[in-house]
Amino acid sequence: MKKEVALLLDVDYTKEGKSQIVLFFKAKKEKLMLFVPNYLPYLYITNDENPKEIIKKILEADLNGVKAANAICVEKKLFGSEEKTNAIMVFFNSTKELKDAREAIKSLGLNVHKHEFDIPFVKRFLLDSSLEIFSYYEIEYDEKTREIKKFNKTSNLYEPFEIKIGALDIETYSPERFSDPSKDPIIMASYVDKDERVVLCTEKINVNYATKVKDEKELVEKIVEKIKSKDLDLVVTYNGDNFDLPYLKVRATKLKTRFDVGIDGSEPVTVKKTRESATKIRGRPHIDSYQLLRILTRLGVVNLIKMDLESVSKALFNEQKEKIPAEEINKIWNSKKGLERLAEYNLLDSEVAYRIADRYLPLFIELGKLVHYTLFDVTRSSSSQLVEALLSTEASKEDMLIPNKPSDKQVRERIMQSYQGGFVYEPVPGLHENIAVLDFTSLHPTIIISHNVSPDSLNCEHKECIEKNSSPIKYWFCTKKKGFLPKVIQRLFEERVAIKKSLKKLQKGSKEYTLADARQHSLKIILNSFYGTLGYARFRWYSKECAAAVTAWSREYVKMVAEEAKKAGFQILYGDTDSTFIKIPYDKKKEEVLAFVEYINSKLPGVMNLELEGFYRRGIFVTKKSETTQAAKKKYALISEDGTLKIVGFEYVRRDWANIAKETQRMVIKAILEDGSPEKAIAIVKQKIQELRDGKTKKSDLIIYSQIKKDINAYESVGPHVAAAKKAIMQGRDLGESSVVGYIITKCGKSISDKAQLAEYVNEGNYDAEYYIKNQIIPSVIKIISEFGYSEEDLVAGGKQVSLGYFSKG
DNA sequence: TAATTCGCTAGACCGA
DNA sequence: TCGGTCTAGCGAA
Repeated sequence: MKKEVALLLDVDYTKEGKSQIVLFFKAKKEKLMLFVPNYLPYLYITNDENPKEIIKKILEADLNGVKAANAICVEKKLFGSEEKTNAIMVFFNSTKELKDAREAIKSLGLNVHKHEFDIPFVKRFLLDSSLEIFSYYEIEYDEKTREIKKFNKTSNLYEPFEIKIGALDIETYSPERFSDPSKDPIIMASYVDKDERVVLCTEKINVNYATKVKDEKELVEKIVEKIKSKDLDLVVTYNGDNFDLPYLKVRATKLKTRFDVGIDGSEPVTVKKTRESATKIRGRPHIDSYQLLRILTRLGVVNLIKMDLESVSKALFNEQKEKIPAEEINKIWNSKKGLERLAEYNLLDSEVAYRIADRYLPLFIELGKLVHYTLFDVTRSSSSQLVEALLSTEASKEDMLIPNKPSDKQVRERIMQSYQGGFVYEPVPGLHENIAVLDFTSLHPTIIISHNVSPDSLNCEHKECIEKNSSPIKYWFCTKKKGFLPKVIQRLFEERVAIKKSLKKLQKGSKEYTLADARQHSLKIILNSFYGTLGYARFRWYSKECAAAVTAWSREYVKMVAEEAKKAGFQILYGDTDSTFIKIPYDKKKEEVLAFVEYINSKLPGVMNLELEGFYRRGIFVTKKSETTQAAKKKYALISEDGTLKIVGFEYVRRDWANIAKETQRMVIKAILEDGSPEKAIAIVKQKIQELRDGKTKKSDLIIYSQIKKDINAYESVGPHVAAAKKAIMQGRDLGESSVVGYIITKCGKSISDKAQLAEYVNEGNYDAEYYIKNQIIPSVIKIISEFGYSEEDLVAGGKQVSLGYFSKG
């Protein structure tokens, strides 16, 4: 028996024969692969009859050719019920047997309900054991059988292990449209870690980081050797899930070698997901930085226009990086000219992938700990999965059965049912001075906590709850017993408040700070996801009533703040969901705003809290495009007291507008908010229009980005981005669903769509100046400028080229 | 088997 | 050629 302290790196299970959980630990000297004895896949069944008899029948039954390994009776609560009932745990020897048998249980005619039959084995184990990845455990195991006997979480009072991370990237030859691993070789590969940067190639390349290898086989083997000799803990790629790793594996087989980078000498395994794949390496979690960014984009942590490494490098690290398209890679490879460029490109790909992982891993590790997922799973999951995972763990702790997923029919019915969202106040158009913005901190979570919004506390039978805790719509929530969701959310909320407090005492950039910040960030992400998932049709704890009650309360509270502000002598300028914009009259001081906030807080229940978001010198709201009086919601610009511009909703923040228009708009807003000078703004616009007319505007300022959101042939209405994509596809480009296209409106064609071309096919200077003036610059500024009585003519006057055109034709 | 609703706008599409 | 309607995408919260 051996005892030591080790860090839990990963969890997996054996796929052959009996399913057994495998724990991958990082110990002081080596990696450990340990088996968990006596833990089998299982599901629950409930019914009203005598459990003993059911157990007997289940154990005797032939379930689709499978015999249950065991069945025992336990006590469990059904969700929403307080009392425990008998539930039968039915064990199977393997996950495959469980899958085969679960359908057959129904056909036994026993009138039973199945529960928790679709929880993946590893996730099941993690929520039962409460193990957390990247936590340290005192473990005890048998060195011969490799079975783990004990694990206890340790206190963190010792030097943590260094986690070894390495990133790799390959370049492939593609004489045809796509690279085909069954025939097209890997021509180059790069590897980057904390202290090494290297490019491997069969050709000699004149850069100090390149190493020549004898052939492709050696190239693959060198990569394997890097990963093994360094004994990497994490392997990072950029889209390695779908490309690099599967490609390497196929090439290795082709070349009669093995890409055996798993700690047990296994090759990566690719599992098909709905749309894409995920590739696993045993014992060395594979981090696909592309997947990290996709999740972070969905969560709104980062805002990326395009997801290719060049755009990402610029957006995240402000570093320009050259893009070498596939055709050019082939050219370079055929001619062997420009290999240095290709090497640098290849190296930077690994480097950017590495840096993305380095920056965001702390957050994903904390998320993984919080919801009891492996790093592999947490870096490939959706917000609803994270919430579900967290609630599943909590349910398990309370001996509560996890609700089943809804059927397709239920999902369809749920989708049909919509509910009312937040309240948006129609702004007062025009320029305003002395503005204060108030908003509710974590509005939705705090409503859930303060009003005990939960499916299991909905419409209880107590009369006084109806009186005391009715939402503005017909639902009410129990005041006597805390609901499941509020209980969980409150715990997370309180932990976050405490961490945020402790953060103030820590040094920014220190290890402790990074860790605590990642923890509070992970809590924030989960907290903000609860409300949305309540209304998500596939959610196990779905409750449209709860979602609708939350928003009903939100409307009530935000309107209450506006009413009270009016009473207190402030003018309401705007408000959206959780915010209220008020104008401070000249006879009022800032302190009065703070006093007002305090007054509101004294009236708010529970943990609900209104805060001052900030004071602003000036702000502008504009009327809607097609209106002269009605103001546009979700669009405004503010300038703070230190001169910082805050531009919200305007074209400036939208990727589907050309830079030239966005930049012009920003300058116009700045001229107006900073200097209060519409004249200056007009001069700027005129200048930009002139540049466009003179053909001086750079290509990069003309690109409009838009996403292809469905099958390219499924469009009923073919807009410019679809038209441009279709043309590019005809020319052999690989553009599928979800790719972002950057296009330019050129001089050639009739309709706008005719004129749209993918930016990379357009020459400098080939643009439709009139389009960019009429459809980009003018619409982006006209509404702002018209607030000061100016019109379109004032923008083009002097710039009107009628006379010039007339004479030149002359 | 990708968290919600609210809101703005462009440009295609279609019929007069 | 026009004006109204609809599809589509993106952003705010």
